[in-house]
Amino acid sequence: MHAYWDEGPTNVSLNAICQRAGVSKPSVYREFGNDDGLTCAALENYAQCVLAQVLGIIGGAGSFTNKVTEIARLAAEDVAHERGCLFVKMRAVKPQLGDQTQALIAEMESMAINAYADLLAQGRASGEWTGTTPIALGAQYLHAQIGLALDHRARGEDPKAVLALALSVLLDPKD
Amino acid sequence: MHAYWDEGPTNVSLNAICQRAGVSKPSVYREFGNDDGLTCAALENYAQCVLAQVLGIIGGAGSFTNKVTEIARLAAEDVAHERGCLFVKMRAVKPQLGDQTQALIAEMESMAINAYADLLAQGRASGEWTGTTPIALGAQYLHAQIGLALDHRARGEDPKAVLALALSVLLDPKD
DNA sequence: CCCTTTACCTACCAAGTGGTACAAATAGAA
DNA sequence: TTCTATTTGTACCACTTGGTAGGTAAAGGG
Repeated sequence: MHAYWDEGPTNVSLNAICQRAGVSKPSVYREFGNDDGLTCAALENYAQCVLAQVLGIIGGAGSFTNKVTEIARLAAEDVAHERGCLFVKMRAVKPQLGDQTQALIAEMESMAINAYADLLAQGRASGEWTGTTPIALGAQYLHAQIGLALDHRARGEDPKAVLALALSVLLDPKD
Repeated sequence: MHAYWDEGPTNVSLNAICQRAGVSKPSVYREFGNDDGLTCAALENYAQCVLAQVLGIIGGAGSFTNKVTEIARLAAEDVAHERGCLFVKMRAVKPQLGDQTQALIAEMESMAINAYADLLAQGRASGEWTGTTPIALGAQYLHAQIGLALDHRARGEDPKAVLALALSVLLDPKD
């Protein structure tokens, strides 16, 4: 996972991973089947380690605005995403990856969109979110902007100001 | 250029390009020096073919709102970017590319940011743009959102609604 | 103690990578 | 026509890729 995360999913060879992990190549094949299985397992592990945080925030306690702010902080400032987000990086090179991994990416994507839709639905139900944007579009928008921020961080930029501006369209409705 | 554009900059080998172009490998090396030189030349050609359009819109006649809308339309709907933007694709895999190409990407990036800053300065000067966002941030924001839309198109999605929502924060100031 | 089963790794494979030495073809001039 | 200068392509190089065959070590049961 760290190899894929640091170097980028397509910049890491199986040979390099074996060397880095101090494991022989046949061992990797026994455990994961092939290249695709290993990548898939790394992404699954990432999901459990990191993406679960986002779902935790959405499902947990706190006001709508706090939740959105907290997710934005996580993406734009938290040290865990200093080198970007493995999911975003994998999605960026999706066509180059194996079938299993592509399917997992698609699944994670719809999970994320659903989570964001939940968040917006919560906000609208509680009256905290007074925006008139359709929930489906808002969820797509949130997902895109968070991904954009993570992309910027992976490139070494600071996405804070741009993300804040992007989210203001949801948080500070003009009408 | 088309090979890089269609397949993705890192999915194309020199051998494949030679075959596609009906040219021998030594000819390519004689003309472009190496891999890096070829990639660089392709990106330069792309800039002249396609990115010049954006500069043309900004430098040309028309109202501020029209220019922004036209650029958004170019990115989100124009058939020229049906498979995304070669510049955006190259930037996404920048660390994998050669030194020349990386330098060219950086140069093009700052040119784009400057162009967007010009556009915003025009709008503010003419009174058409009443937003209070600092011009530097606004330019960064525009660049990011246009890039995001092109990324979405490369993935086969329709970025129109998200882009419109993102740009509304610039075009429809709430105060 | 031996024997079987399981886990493991060295050493290899074919295919493809960027890159080049050198011969063959071509063009131009006499 | 013949000789030269230039262009172009065949055939190779070393290296890396994902993937595997087959031998080796270790563990468990009788």
